[in-house]
Amino acid sequence: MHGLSEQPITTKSLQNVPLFRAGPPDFIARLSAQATVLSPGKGHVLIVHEEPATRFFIITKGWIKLYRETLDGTQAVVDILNAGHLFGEGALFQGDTYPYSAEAVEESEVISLPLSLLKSEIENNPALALSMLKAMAQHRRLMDKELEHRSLQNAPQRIGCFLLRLSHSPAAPGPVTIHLPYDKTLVAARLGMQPETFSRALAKLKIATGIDIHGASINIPSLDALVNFTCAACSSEFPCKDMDV
Amino acid sequence: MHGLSEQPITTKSLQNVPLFRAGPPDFIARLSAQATVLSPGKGHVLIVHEEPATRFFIITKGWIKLYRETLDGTQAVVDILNAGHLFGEGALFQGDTYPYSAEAVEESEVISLPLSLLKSEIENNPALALSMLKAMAQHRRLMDKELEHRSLQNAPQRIGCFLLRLSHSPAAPGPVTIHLPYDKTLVAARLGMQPETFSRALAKLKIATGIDIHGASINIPSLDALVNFTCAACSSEFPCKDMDV
DNA sequence: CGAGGGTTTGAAGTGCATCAAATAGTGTGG
DNA sequence: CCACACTATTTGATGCACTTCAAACCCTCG
Repeated sequence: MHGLSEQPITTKSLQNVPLFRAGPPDFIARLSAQATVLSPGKGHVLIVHEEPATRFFIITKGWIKLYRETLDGTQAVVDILNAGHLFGEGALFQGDTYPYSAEAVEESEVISLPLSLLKSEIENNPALALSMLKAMAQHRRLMDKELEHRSLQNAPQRIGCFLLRLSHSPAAPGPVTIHLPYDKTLVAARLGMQPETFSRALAKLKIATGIDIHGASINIPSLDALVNFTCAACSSEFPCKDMDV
Repeated sequence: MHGLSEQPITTKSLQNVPLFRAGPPDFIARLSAQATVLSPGKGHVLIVHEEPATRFFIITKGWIKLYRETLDGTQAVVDILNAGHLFGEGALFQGDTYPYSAEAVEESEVISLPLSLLKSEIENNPALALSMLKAMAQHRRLMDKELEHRSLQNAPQRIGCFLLRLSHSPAAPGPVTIHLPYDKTLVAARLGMQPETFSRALAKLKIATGIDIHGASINIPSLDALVNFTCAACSSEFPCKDMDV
């Protein structure tokens, strides 16, 4: 790790993390005291899969890619997170090593904190433990769905589902315009497909559902059409309960 | 639900669940008081995906398949569990509905308990909450690996990995003989492939690694050969740390 | 012995990956 | 403001892995 600038801490960022609000009043102050701010540039690796875990991170700016890779360099993208999300906390109660590597996708900013602090706090504060349990339970639901999608949905449908999640749609069936949050190449990786496949699958999706594509911005004239096409191969009905994240 | 016989409760079964041992001394007794024993026959459905969750289960005999399915009946197998494992507890802190359906794969026996009891106990007993956190963290690691495998490993490698998990192998590279725990068709589903694909992929694995197949029993003359072939497309080195379950 | 499910095998089809190359976009220094 | 370099994206051609449909085989169990 190299060339990371340190900056004054924003306690405010910590207050925005729901998990921490479950802690005692002085918890955030104690976190702040041990916090370090990092500003990783594009491609900068923050943690490495299977290395001993000592710190976890909170994203305050930019996008962070979580991934695992084999000896020959092939990688599986676990998730891509932005401001407000935690990562590297997965070693807390199991294994003591990171379950994935993490690198900045673009100029980003993250707060680094010692895992030991969070761990002892959770051990001593039941409310925090419950909050953590809740967070993990939610994460688990998302993983369940992800696994299902990988085996039941085809490429165009996975993209459709991704768009639907971005649309934050209410019940309103009307037209919506959304922006891809990062490179199409990355979206492809996030969805477990090659960039070329993504490109072609998006074209298919366009034909099938009438969406309009202008670079990174996509207009959905009919949510219904998109839902029909996409959610046909999913075990849940559309306004998916646990769509967030 | 129909035709389930009730039987005297074995408190002993509950004592064998690590999670419960973290509770207070009288916890198991209180669980027993509310427990019901079910003996689902093959194909009997115990819980249904997205229905309100009121009870969770502990398996004491047989095999239970967890799965999700789309409207057209296609199903994605989440996991297949045997004695000692819990299921249906996933709704505890999120959603209040089951995250999957569950059915007995063969004549089985499960203990059913109210979720509310477990929930209130966890809320009032920090040690139990921590134990639960640990269990969830471990589960999460397994899911991470599963997802990675689905995108990086091909069919023969996924089978190889499954065999390696069954072999409970020490460092010893010597020959091992294992038994498939259930139908090949089910193993296929568990690994996310068709029965036909499984059959052909197993044949390929045999050629590539020299394993011997006699029905459900498989002899592995050289673990090394199997590991070489299988773990080439995995992010972890072989004696995988978190191989259990 | 016969019925029915599990398993294998064969023949085709499909979807995605891969390799290769063209095109569009973006940021740079002149 | 332009030309260049570099990256992202698209498009085309081809191959492979897995699926699908169909049928044979095998095995167990009544």
